[in-house]
Amino acid sequence: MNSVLDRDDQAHLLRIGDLARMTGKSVRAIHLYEELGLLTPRTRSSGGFRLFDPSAAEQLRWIELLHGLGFSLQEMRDLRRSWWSNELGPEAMEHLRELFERKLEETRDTVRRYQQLESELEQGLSYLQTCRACATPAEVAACVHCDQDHGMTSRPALVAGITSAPERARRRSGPGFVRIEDIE
Amino acid sequence: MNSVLDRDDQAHLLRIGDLARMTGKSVRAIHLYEELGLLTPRTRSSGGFRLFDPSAAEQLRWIELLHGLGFSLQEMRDLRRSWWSNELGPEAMEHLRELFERKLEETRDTVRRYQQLESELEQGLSYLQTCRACATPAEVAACVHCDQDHGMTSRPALVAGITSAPERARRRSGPGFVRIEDIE
DNA sequence: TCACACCCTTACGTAGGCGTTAGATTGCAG
DNA sequence: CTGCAATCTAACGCCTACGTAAGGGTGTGA
Repeated sequence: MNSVLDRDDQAHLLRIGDLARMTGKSVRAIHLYEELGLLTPRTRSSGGFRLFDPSAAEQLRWIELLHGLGFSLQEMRDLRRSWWSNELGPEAMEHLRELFERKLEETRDTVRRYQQLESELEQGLSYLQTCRACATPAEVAACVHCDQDHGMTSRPALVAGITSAPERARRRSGPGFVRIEDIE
Repeated sequence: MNSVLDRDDQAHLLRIGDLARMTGKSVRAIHLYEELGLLTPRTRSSGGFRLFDPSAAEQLRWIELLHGLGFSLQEMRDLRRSWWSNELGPEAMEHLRELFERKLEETRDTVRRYQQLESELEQGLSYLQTCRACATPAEVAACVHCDQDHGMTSRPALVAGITSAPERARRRSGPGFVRIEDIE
């Protein structure tokens, strides 16, 4: 029952709670975005209430977008700052272009990394799949201690880390030792 | 059964600093992993120095891998715990399988999201590219306030969010520009 | 005019993953 | 034996993106 401030031009402005409900953000979050300069209320009511114009919702969605894509609020602020800072013309854009290009490379890297992890996971699953088919040897008592290689050359990295023994239950590691001097 | 150390064995064990250098982790990080039960030194020197066997490096790489997958250290610990806790056989594995499958989906999602970012960035760059070709209108003073659409239907989302005005420098609805004096 | 939801500012809390002293040993080369 | 780097434990610091009061005004339908 608020937000109907039909006084002259304030009619179409939103209070922070309205904005919050519209965007699914919390009031606190919006405050924070403002502190960081990502969003500014168009004005305040005489009593000090923030009044936003509706485009603020789009701005919030932009923030959400970038946040979902791994930008920090700081980065967003820097982005905007660099754009608005100096009254440079084409240079501001050049700056932005460079930033975008860096981010693009980073992003491509990230994609590659995640694709690799995808494949790690697939290998892990495929390994565990072979375990399923394994006739559980009662003598060994549990898959957990299974020594079979199930036809795979070795345990995939993901599985190996989990099954590497904790505490002092470590199994004697296979061949060879390494000297400290040999490593570097 | 296994595991009683003779003196010679200690020659092949690593001190924490060696391990750190090998893996690029900090000493502090390794301490932390130990606190969380993700890694255990095989033994200690008589003076209390941690002595790891070289496979610890693999374990550290595993941690790194999962970290990159978005696992928290807690989750890793839980993973290992659930694996070693009950001597359940196939069930432990089933559990793990499910976990991997969930993570796999998540990862594919992540890949998609980043690919979307990639394309957003490309669009942004392409938009800014058109700016480059723009004969800078001297009257407007700066690209920053440029109103041209440069042949694109609209500003890409990334650019739009950045260029939406900060502070009280917002543009009025409709066409028109902002004076530099109005900014700041 | 009152009730009552909203909103204001200020400021401390949280969780994850370490960084960073700090003061006290330990290990090893010389 | 000395010296110096490496380690030890313990504990506080930091950053992010808010959550969550606390204490006190604001807006407005009844």
